[in-house]
Amino acid sequence: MTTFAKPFVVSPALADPAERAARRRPGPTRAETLATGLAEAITDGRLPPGTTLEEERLAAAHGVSRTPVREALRLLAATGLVEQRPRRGAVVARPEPGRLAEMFQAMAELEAICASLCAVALSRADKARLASQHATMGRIVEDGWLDAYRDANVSFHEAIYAGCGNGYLAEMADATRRRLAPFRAAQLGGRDRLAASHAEHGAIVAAIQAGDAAAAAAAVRAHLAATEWSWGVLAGQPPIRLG
Amino acid sequence: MTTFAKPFVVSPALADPAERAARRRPGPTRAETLATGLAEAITDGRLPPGTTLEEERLAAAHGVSRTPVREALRLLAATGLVEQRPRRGAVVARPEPGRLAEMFQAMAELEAICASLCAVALSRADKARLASQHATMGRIVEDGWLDAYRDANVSFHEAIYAGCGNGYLAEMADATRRRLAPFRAAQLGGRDRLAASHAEHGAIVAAIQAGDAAAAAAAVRAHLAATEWSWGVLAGQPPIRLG
DNA sequence: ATGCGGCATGATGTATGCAAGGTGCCGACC
DNA sequence: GGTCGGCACCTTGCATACATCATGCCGCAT
Repeated sequence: MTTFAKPFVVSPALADPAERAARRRPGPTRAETLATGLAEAITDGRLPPGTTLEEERLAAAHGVSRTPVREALRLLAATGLVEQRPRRGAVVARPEPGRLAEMFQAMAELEAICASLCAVALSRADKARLASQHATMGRIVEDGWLDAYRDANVSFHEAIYAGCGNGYLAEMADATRRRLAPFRAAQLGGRDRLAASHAEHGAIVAAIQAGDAAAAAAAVRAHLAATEWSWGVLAGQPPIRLG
Repeated sequence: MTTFAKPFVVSPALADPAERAARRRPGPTRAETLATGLAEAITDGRLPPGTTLEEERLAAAHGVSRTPVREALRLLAATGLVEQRPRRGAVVARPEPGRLAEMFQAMAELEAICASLCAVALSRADKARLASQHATMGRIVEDGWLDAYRDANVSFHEAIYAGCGNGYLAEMADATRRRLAPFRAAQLGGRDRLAASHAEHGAIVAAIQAGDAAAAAAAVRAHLAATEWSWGVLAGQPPIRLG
């Protein structure tokens, strides 16, 4: 767990102006706007898993035609946040329990890799930044401020993703976390769990600061194994209609 | 590298008839057919990276209207195989070299995890099956049959993905491999590389059969580190028009 | 009463038309 | 001669209309 395929650079970066221009991204289309909005609504819990997403209704609600709605749904379907059954419409994804378990395990492994890479790749300054972020969360725990901790928690984990120095890996981890978000909304329930979570974060940070990749991976697995129990109860809820 | 978040089951599987019916997937739509066809063409190398994909041309070529073409392109864009620039059309994805390196590293790590899981999760019978698959490839190497080895190689790696017992992880690994396929088309060039590849596979199989997760992961990383040099040459090729 | 088959309904899948934005070319100006 | 500005063409984005299929109800036969 200490050696990785090195992230070397293969050929000179394509930096000529034509290439730059060709990669420029003009303003987002309605479909993309819709997709990001719906994605947020799903991860936030405003659109619970199982909610049916009727094209016409969504189109009317957002003042557009069905075409961009369809494209947004396609986009989200490919992301995994919604499930499209041909000719039977789309619903907010509600993976079977077994698949949820797989996703959770995958997230743990992805995050373990990211933490390992952080341990060996992060600069001293960045490690210090991570530690200070962790310290801030400690103060939030002392205040018992649940909502703030939830947000800070996401930031903390995203910092680990981003810090691994591999954007592709970070995106996969982040996507997985987002797909699991609807099923974790009710967690971090008790104050003791809050403190425990923070302590586990501490172990991760310590391992990263020490540059110990294996310990970082183990700490991440322990952390996620400790939280996994809490989302199972939501797995079997019935479909809910979009009002 | 020896403990994992366990893939336990959270609640009884949703097996009631209504649920089953609701998850049934009727026949594929034109958009999906197109998407799979284009995806194959891209990974096969028939549509090289940088190829511009004009909607109307594709529509005419496949005898459909622009609408399903657009949806197929959206689907592929979310998969990462094509890149969509709003109002500027779609092209077959041509990641920058740095991103290719990231993807390759990510694939190595994903595959390392899969191999580790194989080592601890695969049944004795399945391990034997994997070994026999490997033995078959040995015969192909002796014959120097390049094309057959290429196909068998894909099957071998997919067997490792599938064998890890985590479908989600397997899908991510497979998707990453497919996205990298266009940039690896010209590899496995020499006969010596063929034999070396087979030997590296042997190390992986041996570690899996021994149940040694750490060794399996290391063997996978070594294998992929040995092949990575060969695809860089394709990274900087210019855009190609679809004829 | 129960099961089955046909039909109405309403959704999605597809095609087409229109409008807006981008690209490339050409000419004028410096 | 080089560069900037305007224009025409082409492609994409979006809206609308039609075709197709899943679903649920209702009536009929058993």
